[in-house]
Amino acid sequence: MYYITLIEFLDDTASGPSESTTVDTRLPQDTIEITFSNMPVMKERVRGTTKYDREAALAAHRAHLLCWLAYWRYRHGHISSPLVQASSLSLVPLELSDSYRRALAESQRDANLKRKRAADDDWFVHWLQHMVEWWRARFQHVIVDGSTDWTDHAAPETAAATHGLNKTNSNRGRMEECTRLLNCLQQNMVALADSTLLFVALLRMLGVRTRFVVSLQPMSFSVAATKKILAATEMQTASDRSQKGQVESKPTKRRKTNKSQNATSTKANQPQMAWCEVLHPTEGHWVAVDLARGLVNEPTRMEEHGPLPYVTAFDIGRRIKDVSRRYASQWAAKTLRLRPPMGKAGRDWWLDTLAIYAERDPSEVDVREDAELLSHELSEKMPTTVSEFNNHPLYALERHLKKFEILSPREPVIGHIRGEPIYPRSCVKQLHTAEAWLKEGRQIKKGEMPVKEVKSRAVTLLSRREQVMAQMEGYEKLSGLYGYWQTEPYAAPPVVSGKIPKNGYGNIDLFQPEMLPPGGVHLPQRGIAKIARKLDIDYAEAVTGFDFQSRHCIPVVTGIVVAAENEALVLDAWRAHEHARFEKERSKREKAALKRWRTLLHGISIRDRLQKQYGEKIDDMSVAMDDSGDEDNGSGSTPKSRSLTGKMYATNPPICDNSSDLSTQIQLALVVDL
DNA sequence: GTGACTCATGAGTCTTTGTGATAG
DNA sequence: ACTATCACTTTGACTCATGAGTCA
Repeated sequence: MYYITLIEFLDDTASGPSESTTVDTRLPQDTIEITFSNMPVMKERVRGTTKYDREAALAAHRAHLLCWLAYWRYRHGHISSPLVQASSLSLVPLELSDSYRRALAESQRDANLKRKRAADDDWFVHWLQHMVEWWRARFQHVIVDGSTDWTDHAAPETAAATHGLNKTNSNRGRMEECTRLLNCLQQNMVALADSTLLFVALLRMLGVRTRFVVSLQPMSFSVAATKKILAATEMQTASDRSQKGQVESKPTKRRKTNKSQNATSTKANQPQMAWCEVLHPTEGHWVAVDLARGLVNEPTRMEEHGPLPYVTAFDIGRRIKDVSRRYASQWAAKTLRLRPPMGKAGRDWWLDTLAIYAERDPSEVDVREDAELLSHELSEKMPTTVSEFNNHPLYALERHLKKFEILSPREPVIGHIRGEPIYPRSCVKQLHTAEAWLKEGRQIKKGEMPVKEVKSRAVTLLSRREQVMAQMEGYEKLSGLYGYWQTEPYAAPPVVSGKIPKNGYGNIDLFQPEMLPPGGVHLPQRGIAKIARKLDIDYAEAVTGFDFQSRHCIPVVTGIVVAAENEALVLDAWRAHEHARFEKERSKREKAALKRWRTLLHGISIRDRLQKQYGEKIDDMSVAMDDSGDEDNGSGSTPKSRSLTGKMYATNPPICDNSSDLSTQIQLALVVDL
């Protein structure tokens, strides 16, 4: 025997000249040593994104989003405390609260005058501006935890600990949080989130419907982004660990991060901005109020610090609403793409999640707001790059059309990008082959020609053969595609005097229930075709789909179609046949059971006779036989039982000591078995 | 820094009606 | 003689989305 040792050498350029190195000096004498020089170093193949990676990133994104939602819902809940509301109201200067009441009364008195006023002259916006000025003069917004100048956007778990979310006694935590908010009112410097929450409480006390609005910024659902965050976190953890090990006692300084790390952290953890929305008491629309910058009614400026994919408004009660569209300048082209794509059924997970917090009985204000958000979405400005047009819900470019799509009609052209015409998305139509339409219960109208031809796929042996033949003859086999407007509901030829219309294969297409011919009835029962054949009734096997096996397309047959007048006859015969079949099977089982019991009884009587005749001698013999048998099969059943009754005992061994008891048990067992 | 483009990869979609041997 | 079942070549070619890299 020879031992072969493979010794790898590093690349010459990397590790200098090749040098043999003995791996194990204790190798046997007859060793063959094979040396590879300049062995190419195989580059590790970059692993692509797997389904698991995507699902994990999506789950993390959703979980993170839900954590933020729960966190802000919890904090928003505290401003409904009467103590917090009363304390915040006590701060308002009398002239501000009075001016609101006066202006409101005046505007309600003179509704016509109100309509004539320009937006700049809006009394409510003016009043809000005064309120914001006063508030900003009263409180100074501070940076919390050195994280941002917007709000304390620490991770939910850290923030939860800070605000008492993890208290075992929730009431105690709530009390502490309320006390903390009350303390904020006594101070001049507060965090922006606290300031906004208190401002919301104050306006509500003045009788103005106000929402607390926050831009939730969860981690990205993109796999690449998630991997970057994980890598950055690992690096940070390792760095923290090494620092901790080296200088345990030194006060920690802010770590200097490199450029890439900074970029990652910024992208992964955008600041969570907080502001409020105030309902205009006479106009009925929502006015955005940003305390941080003193902005009133300037929703477009909220996006200046980056896109806002999840702008969530917390209203009185438990109502929560997604109002992102109000603040997105390019909702479909940019902002919406920061959310995971919708499911196959077109369901939006986030909107479904918020549905439980929606107003059950929408008011006029809610209906108006929905209409306004939709109109804002539809009037979105056109994208400026080619890639933004891809899968855009409003616009389309011809280059992004899919194989089974077409532009119809090719007008109107609503613009150009790099010389390419831009069409409304409504011009993009889905196409199918005639067979695919038939599967949906539609047929091509007479005289319609395919609007597009695509290279057909050769799946079955037959189609593959046809494709090869076509290639040899110098042309390509194409499939014609048709649009919905070229189709009509499938009209099956009717059943005439009991004759079922059949296709070229001798059966009937029944991909949809509507494809049933008039005068026909579908009987999906298994084995019913045989009955119809015996009765000499005309029928056709119903093809409900196709199965693909071993490069063959196999039609899936589900029962038959017969004339309606024959339905009862066929069904009665089928029921009679099924009954007879059941009885036959029962009789067969009964016979088999009786046969096995007969064998058992016969065996027992032989055993009894031998016992009486030879006494203990037979026991010794059987024990000896069983011992040898054990080695053969090694099963756990009782050796004595097996030697007498074989298979029967293995499944149902009767326990008995004398023959009279045994016969009683057998009689009982027979009754049960039958 | 941004967008267009190319390439690699993995997941999902589309395809769309046998035949001969053998056992019962 | 007729009927049911099974194995064959134990789908696979293609589209699309996504991410990485390069270039202008």
